[in-house]
Amino acid sequence: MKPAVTIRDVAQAAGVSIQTVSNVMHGKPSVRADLQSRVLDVIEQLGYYPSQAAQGLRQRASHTLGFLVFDPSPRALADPVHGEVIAGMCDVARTLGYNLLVDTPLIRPEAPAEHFLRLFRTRRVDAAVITLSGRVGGHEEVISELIAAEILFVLLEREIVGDHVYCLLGANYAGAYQATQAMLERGHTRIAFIDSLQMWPAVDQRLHGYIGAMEAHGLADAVRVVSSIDWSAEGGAAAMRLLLEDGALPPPTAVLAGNDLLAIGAMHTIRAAGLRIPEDLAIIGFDDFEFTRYVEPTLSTVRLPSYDMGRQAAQLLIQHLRGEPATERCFVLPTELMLRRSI
Amino acid sequence: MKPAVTIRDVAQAAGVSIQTVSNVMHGKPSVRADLQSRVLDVIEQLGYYPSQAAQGLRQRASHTLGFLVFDPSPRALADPVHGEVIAGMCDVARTLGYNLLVDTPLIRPEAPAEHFLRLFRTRRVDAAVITLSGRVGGHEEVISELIAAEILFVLLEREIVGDHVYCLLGANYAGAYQATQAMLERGHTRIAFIDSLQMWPAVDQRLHGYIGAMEAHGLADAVRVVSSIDWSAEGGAAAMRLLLEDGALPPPTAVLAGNDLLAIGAMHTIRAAGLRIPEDLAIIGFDDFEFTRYVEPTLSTVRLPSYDMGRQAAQLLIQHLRGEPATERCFVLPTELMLRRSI
DNA sequence: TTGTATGCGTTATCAT
DNA sequence: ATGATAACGCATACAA
Repeated sequence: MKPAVTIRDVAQAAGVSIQTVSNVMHGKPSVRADLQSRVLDVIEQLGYYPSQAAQGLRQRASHTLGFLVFDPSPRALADPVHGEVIAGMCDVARTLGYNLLVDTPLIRPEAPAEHFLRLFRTRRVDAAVITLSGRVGGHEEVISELIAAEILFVLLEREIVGDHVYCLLGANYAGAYQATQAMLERGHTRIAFIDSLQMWPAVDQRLHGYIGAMEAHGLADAVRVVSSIDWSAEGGAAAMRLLLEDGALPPPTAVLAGNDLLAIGAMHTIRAAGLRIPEDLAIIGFDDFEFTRYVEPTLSTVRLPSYDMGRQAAQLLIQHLRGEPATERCFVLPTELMLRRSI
Repeated sequence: MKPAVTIRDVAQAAGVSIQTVSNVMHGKPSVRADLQSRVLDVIEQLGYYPSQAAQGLRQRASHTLGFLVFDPSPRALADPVHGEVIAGMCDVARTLGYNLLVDTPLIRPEAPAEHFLRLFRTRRVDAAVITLSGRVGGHEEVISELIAAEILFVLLEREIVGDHVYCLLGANYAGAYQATQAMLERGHTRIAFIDSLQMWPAVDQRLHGYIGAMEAHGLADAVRVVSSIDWSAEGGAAAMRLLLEDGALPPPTAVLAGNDLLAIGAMHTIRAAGLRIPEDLAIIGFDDFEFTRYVEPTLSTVRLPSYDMGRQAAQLLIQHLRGEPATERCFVLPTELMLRRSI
């Protein structure tokens, strides 16, 4: 790579002092008009771009936002939800003069937050969006260590309080409530919920949203929950089998699944049992995975506002960095019930 | 955020010079053992992490890799293919001491490479992986400007030669060839290819792989290509309709689609026409989108090694930066034929 | 072996 | 209004 053009080169070529170039770059009004245009010309001609490394060193800010996802699975960043968050963050970060650093820190039991802190310390990341998925230990330790380090961050899908901490949640409760209500309105009363043995806070909210809607319609006794062993389609298929083959209870006429993968597995079981969707058994998923639009019948689902989360998270952080912290610390973003043909 | 611990703080607390701390950090052998351990203790205790901003300023290297995707669609980074590349890059970058910056530069006709260069100039990104998707003008200009700027980068899915340029391609030709051959081996002779009016180099290779396989089996005359208006499922459905309702020719017994979205649309048309998959009409897609595993029947497809591409790209760049440039400049990574039930 | 001085590119604080 | 100088945190060449 060619040696970079420095502010000194510009000053020399324009025959002015370094300071004057700096003033021009920052649009200071105290620059003579003729010098101003001369400097501007040289900048254009030489292709001068100020080094953010040097700027950051000076003003103790890297103008970099981090997106840190802890997920034990190897290709976590390829998860579509994370992709949308990244896209959202990237969009607003760029328009506000920030850049986006992504990483997947490890969590070692001896020093849970070490990798997170390293990014803040060595890379001088100004703030970060953090998402902790999976049901592995150490999450709480990481969070408290980060808070203790007085680091500015947004935590996704997990409630938390702290001085430099925001949290952004999808309306998991409301979304599940709304989905359940849509089923109730269609006359269903035997509505089941499929979740997983590996729960995390967001899913717990979904479960309670379902229960809340059932109770609100006087169907507290009809609440029926079955847990898949994991978050796979196979797990959903097995859970659905349990619901259909339960000797004691009649099968449900509608099912809300903890996520779309569970739902798609359940759909296979339903079809394999010779039942029609949605006539015999209606189903709604969660997350709005891409495939929901392409399966047969298309799967209704509750869409999480991941892209908007990314946008709002970045906005919150940058505004805070600029000295305008939001008054609220915790935001719940609305979900969207995507009604397709499975209900 | 708390004020960062500097090398000076460590030196002071340990009662040694700054230089000694630096030597300890870099594992220089010329440090007295007792000082070494004392410094190490203080570093641990104070939680000292060297600032990469300062290091980079000094040694003219940011230890940062960029992933720059130009894509006119708004949420390009959420594309699963890009997600996999990011995941791959991130994995090897971290193990080699680098970090990953992602961005979606704009291409303005007046200054096509401006946003790309800005990242190299202001952020001092050491090298980047670049992918130019969509069929919008300006790609060639961007590439030649980047080459002229003597920037180190890997271009994905596009052939190119240049001094500081690598390119990584999926084996699009071979993949299509192999998929077509799989159909030929099953006795099909009337095999059609669905592509799109918006072509790009990688898809052109797929088309030629199909044609190559047909010719190799003496079926050059049976080559039949129909173009969708875009890369959507709807476009694929319309293209398939054209194939089925063509008065002059009998419908194909097998179809290779330019990507999975086209394939899924075609599948809808096939089913709507009362034909069975794969008995009446076999189909293979391209890209291995997640939904291919969940549609009915599951869709066979040609999987691109996106994750491996990300890994190898990062490795190539970092090795080059370390003064060990690879002898090859262009690499073709093998695709994988995912045989499922649609064939 | 250890400490001192200088420079990386920039901005802020002073004088002019 | 403009120009010189110091400082940001670190590494390197040098001197001790």
